[in-house]
Amino acid sequence: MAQSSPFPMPVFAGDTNTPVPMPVFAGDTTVPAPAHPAPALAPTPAPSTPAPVSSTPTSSHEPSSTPAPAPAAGHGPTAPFDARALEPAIYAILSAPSVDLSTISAKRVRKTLREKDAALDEPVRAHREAVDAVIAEVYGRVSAAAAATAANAAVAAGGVVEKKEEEGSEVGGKRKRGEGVEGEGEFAEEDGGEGEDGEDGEEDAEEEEEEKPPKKKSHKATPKSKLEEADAALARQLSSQLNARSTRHSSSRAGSANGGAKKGGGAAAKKGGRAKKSAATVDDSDGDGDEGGAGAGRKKKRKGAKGGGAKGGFAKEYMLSEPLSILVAAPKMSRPQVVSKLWEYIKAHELQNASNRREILCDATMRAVFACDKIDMFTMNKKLGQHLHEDQ
DNA sequence: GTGACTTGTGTCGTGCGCCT
DNA sequence: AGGCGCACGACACAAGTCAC
Repeated sequence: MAQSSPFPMPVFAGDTNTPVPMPVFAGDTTVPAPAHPAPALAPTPAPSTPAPVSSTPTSSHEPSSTPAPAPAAGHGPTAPFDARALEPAIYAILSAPSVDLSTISAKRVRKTLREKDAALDEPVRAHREAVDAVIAEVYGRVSAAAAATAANAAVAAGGVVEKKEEEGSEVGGKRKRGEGVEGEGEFAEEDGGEGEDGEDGEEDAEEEEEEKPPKKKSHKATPKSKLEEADAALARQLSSQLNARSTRHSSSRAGSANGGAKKGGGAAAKKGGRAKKSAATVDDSDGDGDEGGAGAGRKKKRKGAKGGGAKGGFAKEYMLSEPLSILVAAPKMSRPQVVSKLWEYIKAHELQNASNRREILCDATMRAVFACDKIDMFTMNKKLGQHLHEDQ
């Protein structure tokens, strides 16, 4: 799991004005000083043969820093294709903050290459294997550097991470694994690694755009302490990153190789569940049609699903512990019902503390349940869980 | 009207592998 | 190469109550 930790980016972050030892390509006359802050491990410098870099950026997408390798353009259609010439571009792709080394694939890199420069489309297709080889090589270097950098980053992490925390939580908190995974690199990116030189401006903008829309926080949560939210979000992110990396890898591989169903149910069970969901989704989109706001739509679905009869969430009934069942006079109830009964009991016996009505003074019966003389109403809710057991 | 507190489930988003 | 299916994490929401 060397890749589990991130990119060489942290180097950028603190090192934005470090001269970039990017290879300068012959014929690369217009490309300005390589703006891309090359990480410690710059791509193995210049291919022996001058990189066939197009002197004119092929697209606005093209990061000025990555010497747009355009073999076709540089060498002409007949020139022999030199996959090595793509190294800088590949390096740029692999070391991009938005790239997760643990999940990136050669296929994606090739795709990105072609997207970035249409001129590469043909050569990359035609020389896929050669390109893959170069990708693999570059990947090795990048991931090795990432691993090495990770150590340093971890040390300096304290402050940096905190900063990232803030930014991350601002962006919206969480959602999307992509974001979570990328998160590790984000701070570097935002810190100016790329932002400074303006390269990738368009891409950055796109990323931001992508991040905004999906965000949609619960109205409930908003008012909460933002700090807490941020902390929680970060915690989730971190844990998910860890989980995602480990599970995703093992599962996807196991899935293909062994058909290993991680979730335990087995393929059939999974399929069943999956199909169910798909159907629901389809139904919904078909039925409601509009679906302007995901939130509203979701709510609708929710209700519909619930109406279906399935007892989940709060509607789920639990077996009550003995003392609690005595207290509420029932052996089995849903959580809300228990809460209701509890309050019924509390009021009937006037167990609320007069000076602090949030506090409940336990009588013998309640003491048997909560094991204390007085208890806060919220704590009561917490402890309630200890007395609810799976039905069966 | 809102916050606090609980947990299970449905839905969504994302990415990979397989298949055509 | 592109499309599709699957797996999985994250999120939103559901009921009940009281205090503020």
